[in-house]
Amino acid sequence: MKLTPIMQKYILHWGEMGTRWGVNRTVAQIHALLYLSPEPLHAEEIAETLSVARSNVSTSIKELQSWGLIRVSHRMGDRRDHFESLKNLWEMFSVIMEERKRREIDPTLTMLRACELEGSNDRETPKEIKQRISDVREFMETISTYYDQMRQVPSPTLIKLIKLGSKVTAFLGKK
Amino acid sequence: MKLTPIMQKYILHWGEMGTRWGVNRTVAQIHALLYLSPEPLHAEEIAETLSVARSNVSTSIKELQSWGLIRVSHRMGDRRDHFESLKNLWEMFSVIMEERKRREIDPTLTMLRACELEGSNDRETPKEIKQRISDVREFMETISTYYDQMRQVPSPTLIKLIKLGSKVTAFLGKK
DNA sequence: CATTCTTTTCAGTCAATACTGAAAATATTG
DNA sequence: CAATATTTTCAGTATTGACTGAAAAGAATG
Repeated sequence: MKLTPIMQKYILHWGEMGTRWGVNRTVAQIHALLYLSPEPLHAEEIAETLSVARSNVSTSIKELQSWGLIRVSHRMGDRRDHFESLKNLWEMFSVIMEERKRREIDPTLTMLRACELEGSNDRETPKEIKQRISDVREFMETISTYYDQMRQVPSPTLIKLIKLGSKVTAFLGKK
Repeated sequence: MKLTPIMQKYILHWGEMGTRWGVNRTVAQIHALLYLSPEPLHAEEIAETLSVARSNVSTSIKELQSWGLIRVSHRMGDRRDHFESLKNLWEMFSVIMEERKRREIDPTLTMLRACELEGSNDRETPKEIKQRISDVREFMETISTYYDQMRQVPSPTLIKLIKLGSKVTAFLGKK
């Protein structure tokens, strides 16, 4: 696929940001490319367009699929897998939130619960410190619910609610 | 500072997760240590407790300060800087949200606006693709407002609102 | 079932980033 | 201002993770 300068700029930037968002450059670039592309692309074409190894595309595609951000599709008379990105941005956001929670929050909650459990028959650790750990556990559980809610509530509605909420609390006097 | 097994577990895990959250291991470990510690610690003590180089602590401390997550304090008759972490988790969350926005969202918005601008006198890029870029720009602006709101609304209130919101929309019939 | 097409795997290389230790800079004390 | 304490910088090294190319595995075709 031929990239115009604007498309290049978009894709390269997405790649750079990807590293900050916790995915590697190629994965983010492929995602950007598929998001922009009007038609599904096959791996070979992706590799050529982005000048990366075919094998690298294969791995990155797997990664994007594990996030649920891209889908396979096929064309008549063409055996190759073609890939297309979700195009709905709210859906994309929801998928990413869920996955981030699963990768970033859930394992920590598990660890925190384990710490609390061990804490019950440990005389070494000061109560104060155990309390801090419990605070974090409680906090992360709340955040976790939060993530779920953000995905479930139809999102434009959610935005309105939040804006409304901030007005309400402003009115009631900031606390 | 002597670490009990529970504290070790907590700190080591935090360090591992840090890498997923976009900060390096040492930075995350120091933050965890300071969060747990009942008193402010000086750099030397941090280095010993975590078995890392003194210089590494220096760099990491700077990083944590740039996030606004730790503060310097002093003790009578001790020239060394001591450091303590924010202890209020909502405040910590708010600080992190703001910084993430600044680092992850703002630069992308700048790039997207630049793409739109260039797009206005570019006949090469199909309209459809330009539209996609504009969609992302609009979306990220919304998300950005969203971040701001989340920080401004007193957070326990926010949670209630969101939970309430999801009930309301459920009642009105999911859309 | 041999051939061709396509995808995946993997050992080795490369690049980015974290970390160390020593030296330099800065600050405090008498 | 010399001596000491403390922090920062930085060149070099180590570690981690990304990427490549070649080979293997898997699928479809005639």
